[in-house]
Amino acid sequence: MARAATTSDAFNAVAEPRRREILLLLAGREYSVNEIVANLRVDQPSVSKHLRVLRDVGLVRMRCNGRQKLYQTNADGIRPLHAWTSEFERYWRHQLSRVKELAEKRAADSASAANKTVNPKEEQ
Amino acid sequence: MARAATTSDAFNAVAEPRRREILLLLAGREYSVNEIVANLRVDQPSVSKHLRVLRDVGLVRMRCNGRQKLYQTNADGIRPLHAWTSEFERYWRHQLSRVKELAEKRAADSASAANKTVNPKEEQ
DNA sequence: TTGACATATTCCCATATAGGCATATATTTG
DNA sequence: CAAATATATGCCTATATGGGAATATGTCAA
Repeated sequence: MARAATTSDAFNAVAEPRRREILLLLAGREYSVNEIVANLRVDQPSVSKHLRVLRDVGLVRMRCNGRQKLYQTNADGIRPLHAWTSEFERYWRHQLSRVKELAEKRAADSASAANKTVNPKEEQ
Repeated sequence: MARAATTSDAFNAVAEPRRREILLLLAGREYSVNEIVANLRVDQPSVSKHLRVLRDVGLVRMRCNGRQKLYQTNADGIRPLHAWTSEFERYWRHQLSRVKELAEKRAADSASAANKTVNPKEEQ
């Protein structure tokens, strides 16, 4: 099987950096396609294609206004990602302290080892 | 150009649902590869490959213990995703109220239109 | 109608998957 | 050493991508 489609969910859609830029830009207010093009300096077809993906997964809303179409981020579509990442919120405190601990330990080790031998490069 | 590699950053790595499962599982404590296999019911080579991706982007730490290798989520690697999604936090309140507003408006419209004509299927 | 403007789609291509399967590489134990 | 255990990697294929260029579709204005 190949990789899941970018349109399969918000996680996949958001993996593309330009789409993240677009979403940030469109978070505050509506933008026409050409305004997006001007702001992000990407060619118009590219923007349209990214918008298509974002629309398919419900991350942007679209509204017609004469010959232009106005897009805006649907922030609600980001909530699942936020919720998922929040699951780890309580862990990074612990890990940070563990990392600090480890750094201190390493510093101590290398200090005491300095007059004995050189530290081998560590795997991970 | 093709899609960015899954190993290019945390966003791409996390786009794969099974990798998200793995990260959640490994968040609390260390697991050996076979324990992951048993818990997630995925074949071992698949798990190893996912772990490889997660290691490459720094989302898991690995430690050797005899013939097994113990993996644990590095929650700190999730923070960029959390930070990015948080940018939209203040918007989804507004949008929610707007959606509610719209739903109410639609309800009212269809109520008044009920004895006139049928609502056409709406684009988006 | 014709032309100008705004946006979307199509075609082509290099690239990277994820899954299934076989196999290689440790590491421990007898 | 050999056998067993634990994990990683290699190979194959169907599938989807993002960028670039060209072009189609849609809408307004004269």
